[in-house]
Amino acid sequence: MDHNHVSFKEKGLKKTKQRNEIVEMIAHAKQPLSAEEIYHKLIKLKIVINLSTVYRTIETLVSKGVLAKVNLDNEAKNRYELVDGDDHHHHLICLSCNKIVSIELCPLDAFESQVAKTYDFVVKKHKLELYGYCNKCYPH
Amino acid sequence: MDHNHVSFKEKGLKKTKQRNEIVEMIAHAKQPLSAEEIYHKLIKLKIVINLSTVYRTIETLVSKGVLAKVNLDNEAKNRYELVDGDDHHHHLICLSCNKIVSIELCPLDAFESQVAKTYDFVVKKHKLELYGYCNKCYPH
DNA sequence: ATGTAAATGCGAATTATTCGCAATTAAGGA
DNA sequence: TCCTTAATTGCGAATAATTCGCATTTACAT
Repeated sequence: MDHNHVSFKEKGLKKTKQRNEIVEMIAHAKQPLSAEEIYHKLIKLKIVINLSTVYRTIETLVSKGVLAKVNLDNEAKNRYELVDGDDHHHHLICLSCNKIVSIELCPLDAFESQVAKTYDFVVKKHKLELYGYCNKCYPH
Repeated sequence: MDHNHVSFKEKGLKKTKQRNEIVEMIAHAKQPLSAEEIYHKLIKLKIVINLSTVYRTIETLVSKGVLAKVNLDNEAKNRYELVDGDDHHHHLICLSCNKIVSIELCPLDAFESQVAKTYDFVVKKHKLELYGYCNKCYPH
């Protein structure tokens, strides 16, 4: 599966080697990646890039809705993943091996309306993470 | 309302002025506070304390289950709030004024069982945040 | 082909947090 | 109460993650 269908032009962005590589890297990852991880994986692939560029590119792509930030409780750095159209998903995080698994299930539609009414608050998005133990790590 | 009922002794911790002040500060705050905020508010109250001590105390109290870390999407620093027994709650975060409101509602009990079964994952805790606009800021 | 704004590289700066170590202090027992 | 000692604190330096300033390079519209 190729992800060059992310149209930089439509977003008002120039198409550059670095942006392409970063998007490809994130698109093919099994888990959300941190800036450092992206940088090191690219360097290992002999792709010339600068860490600042990785950070700046990520920032740009998040602001354009191409990437989403994933900030987990158990580590300081941010991770990033590809946004899939209007879809959204959540994560299971294993407290032992730190594996991150995406889940499509989401029980929050009705809840958002309830909150909107109860708290007079317009909900735009939500973040849900479940922490616990994957089958390889439990019991631990 | 006083919060000296947090028993340091039961947790195997010495009762110190600094710990008391930090817990009191967090207990009386309307919102989760960051380490810097706690530090500056204490300094303003003429309470002698060191920023490292604030960080260390927070860390200790989180590990003892007295405090909970709150890490929001829209800022880099961590915030902390008092844990209320076995209760848990979630947050509404206004994307305009950054106000943080706690909500008691939680729709995730059934969902956790469903996830546990579907993904063979033992859920220990979850984090849910709703981002949007409070009544003062909407529409914006 | 060329001009120009956008993007990149690079190193320094910033922000949030942690660490090492010496000085201080809480708390239990003599 | 005084002593002992381990826990706690203060302080400055170190680290980790991220951002910034500025000079150079590059994509792309004309």
